[in-house]
Amino acid sequence: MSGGGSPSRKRAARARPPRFERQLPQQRRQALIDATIECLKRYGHEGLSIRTISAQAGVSVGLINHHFPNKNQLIAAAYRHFNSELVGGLQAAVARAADSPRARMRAFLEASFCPPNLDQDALAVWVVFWGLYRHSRLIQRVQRDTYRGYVRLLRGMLAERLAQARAPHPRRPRRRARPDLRLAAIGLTALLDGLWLEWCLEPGAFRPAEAVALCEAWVEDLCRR
Amino acid sequence: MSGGGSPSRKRAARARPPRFERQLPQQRRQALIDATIECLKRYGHEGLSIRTISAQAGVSVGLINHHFPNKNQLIAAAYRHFNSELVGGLQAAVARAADSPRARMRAFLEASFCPPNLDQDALAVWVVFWGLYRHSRLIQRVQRDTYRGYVRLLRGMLAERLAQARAPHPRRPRRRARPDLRLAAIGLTALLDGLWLEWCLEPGAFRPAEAVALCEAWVEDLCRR
DNA sequence: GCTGCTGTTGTACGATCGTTCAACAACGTA
DNA sequence: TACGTTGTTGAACGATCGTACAACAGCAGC
Repeated sequence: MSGGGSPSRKRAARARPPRFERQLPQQRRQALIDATIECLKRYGHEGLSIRTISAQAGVSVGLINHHFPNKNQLIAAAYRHFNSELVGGLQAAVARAADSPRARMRAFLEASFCPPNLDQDALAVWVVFWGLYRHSRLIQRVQRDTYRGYVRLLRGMLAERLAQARAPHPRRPRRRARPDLRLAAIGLTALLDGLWLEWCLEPGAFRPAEAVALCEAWVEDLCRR
Repeated sequence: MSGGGSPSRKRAARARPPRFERQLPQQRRQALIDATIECLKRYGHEGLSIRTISAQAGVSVGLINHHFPNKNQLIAAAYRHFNSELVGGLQAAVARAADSPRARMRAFLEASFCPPNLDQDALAVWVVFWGLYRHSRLIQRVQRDTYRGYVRLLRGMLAERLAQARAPHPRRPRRRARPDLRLAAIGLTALLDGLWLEWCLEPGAFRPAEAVALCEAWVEDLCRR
């Protein structure tokens, strides 16, 4: 059976393509994170299994536990990446905009209601993460770490927008106390998130531009008070 | 071993309490639905297992499949019940309120931002259901069936509220087109849902009364336009 | 070409999942 | 009191889950 064919077998063995490709841990970790998010988009919560994710990444089942101590750590890392992608994208959009507070706010809103952020898949991913939030300390920690950047960005824009609205008439006495910036930021965040959610559950109900208009009208009303 | 003790054993058997209590299918179904929601509140998505739910309901594992064809049908029934509880509670709160549109709207908002609706647990339940939405036709059908009642209630109140706001000056020409009722309802719904969500993720960030105030201010601004 | 390290594979394990089903038993009925 | 209906039980099944681990193999360094 194992006769004298060994030279030819060695040649064949030398000619065959490598069965896998070694990668740096950092690259492989990122690929696994990307696969996790892709599985969430495709299959929802049921996509969060080691076998589904590893198949999506094109690796074997054992590799995940080589790069991550357990599944929850991978999910938390994916959540961290997903959060930072959102915040980073919004920050970049604001940085590209003109220097007026109104233009910056508009750029922020339009980026919020455009792909990839407004993607139905992406919002489904958020919902799954939120569903994990209450029972996973890892997710809670990621939320705490990354949410600050988002709040700071939104709140900063809102502050300069409100300041500009009162600037043209510095002598005119204010008829009311200045709007509570904290509450204003909370309200705008809620309006944004709520419109996200609504559009995800029923994408035909309204167009993205209408969502932007609603948010801008809200800010306008806030300035007018 | 199995000697002559059978009379006493029969007496003991007659004295023992019944091992279970038969119930009407309708009652048992409701108990299983309640147990499902309770498990969702306690354990999140992981609480959605046959064994967890049956233990919560105090029945055996096999009973669920006697009253429901499969797990998804039970979950869909729980979602339907959860939806109708919310809509019914809000409708009742509105019905109890004074007859002025403003009072009715206020009652609606206060009921929305009070227990049991604003409960952290309840909002966590919603998030899990939303996570199932995209990949379950049953959940989608329930959403479609029950959401209409909610939209109709909110939209009706908004309509009468806007009509009242313009009523005191019937002769005064409108300076702008009447606000788009469809968009107004979308915006108010988004603000409501977003504040729900925000309060759930960070209950210390603001008080429920502030959420009511934000929504009322939004409606006020809408009337003033 | 050989060696060493380490990224990678894939089987195996125990736990848990949803579902089935034969047997049991509570309780209305005659 | 005996019977029949049917709500209820709980063991069992196959599938799939997350994880562990020994063996393999790609690739850099000598």
